[in-house]
Amino acid sequence: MADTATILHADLDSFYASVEQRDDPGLRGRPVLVGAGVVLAASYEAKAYGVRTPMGLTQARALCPGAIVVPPRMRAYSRASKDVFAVFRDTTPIVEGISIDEAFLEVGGLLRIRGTPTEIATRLRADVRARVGLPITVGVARTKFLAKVASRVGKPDGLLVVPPGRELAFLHPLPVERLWGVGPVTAAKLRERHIHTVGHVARLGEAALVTMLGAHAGRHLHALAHNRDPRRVRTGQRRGSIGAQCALGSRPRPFAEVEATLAALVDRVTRRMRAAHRAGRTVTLRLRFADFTRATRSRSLLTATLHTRVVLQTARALLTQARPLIDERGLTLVGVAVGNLDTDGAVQLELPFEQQDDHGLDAALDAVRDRFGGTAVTRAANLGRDLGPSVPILPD
DNA sequence: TCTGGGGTCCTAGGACCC
DNA sequence: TCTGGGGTCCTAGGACCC
Repeated sequence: MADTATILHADLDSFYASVEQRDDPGLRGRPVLVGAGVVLAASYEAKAYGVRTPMGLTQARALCPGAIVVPPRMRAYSRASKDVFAVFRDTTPIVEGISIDEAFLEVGGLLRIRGTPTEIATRLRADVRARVGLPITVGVARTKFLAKVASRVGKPDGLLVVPPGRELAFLHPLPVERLWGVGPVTAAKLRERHIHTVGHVARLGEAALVTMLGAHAGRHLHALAHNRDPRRVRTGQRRGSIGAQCALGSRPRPFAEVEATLAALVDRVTRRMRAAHRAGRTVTLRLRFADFTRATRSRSLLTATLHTRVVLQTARALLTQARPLIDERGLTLVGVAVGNLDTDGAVQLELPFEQQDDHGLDAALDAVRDRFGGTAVTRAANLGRDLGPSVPILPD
């Protein structure tokens, strides 16, 4: 591992609430909740009263009676996110987005052009403030995991650099919940055994953790507790599924109404898929019931699709399959997602060896367009593989 | 305290193939 | 006759993240 901390984790503070305060001066300095049933984001003025996400709005108002509640404006947040990512990419070409409001940036190798990681991080924060008008916290460390921990500890509106010599001293006093991948269930298992800090986890030994949590989670936690995280910052990550869901409330709904909701959700999902030029092969129906249990039903198609009709047919069949469960437990949420995006929906073309060149491939691509009417035929040819070139296509 | 709307990754059994 | 090892894919559930 390099002996310099060059990974930045940049994380916007109370993102949705900050956008609201930016766009409405009347909200600045005041407790703001962005909410739709639950709190999606709370400004730091509201967090001071103990408001957290996701907390019911009723409870949040009780904790913070002076709070101003505003409905979410997803378009404004999406716009602001694009603007912030533009600043990221002006800082370094190696940017890995992880959500609407956070990203990793690799700034090693920029020393001569842009200065030290600390200088770059300082300027990045100033640029985001100047160009987009939002507060952002940056953590700097040698590993992704530690950079993320650092930004969390550095909040709000801060910069926290963890120098290589200070890593374990910084990490070990923190509560186990700070480890990436430790949620309520794992934290409870650890606390049962009186393990409260990252330092405790580090001293535990891998075998004991594996016994406690399973092979993967055990090894993962053990590595993180010693700040071992070999993952590089990767560009060009594409998501693997696109979905939408809708909470129905606790009132029982007629089955026909659920079917209508499902159709609207499928429409939303397939519109987004077409806008993103992504086709998918696996349709998943998500359900949540009155007792808060959940279930999923899924089906994989032979080829990838982005047709509303095909996805809806599949989703309806899955809903019918789950009908007994719905009648028994009472449905409170329905969702649909399409996964396996552009992975196995490829058409395999087997070209004779003597046609495995650019000319032969172009002719084959034309044939695919003629036959399937693809609008976004791309080449992903693996010349030289014995199966021949593989050419993913998106049907109309 | 009674819970939104996105996502990711892992596990595990069964079908199926060589 | 009744059996090995290795692999992929599908489905369902669960934990976790923002």
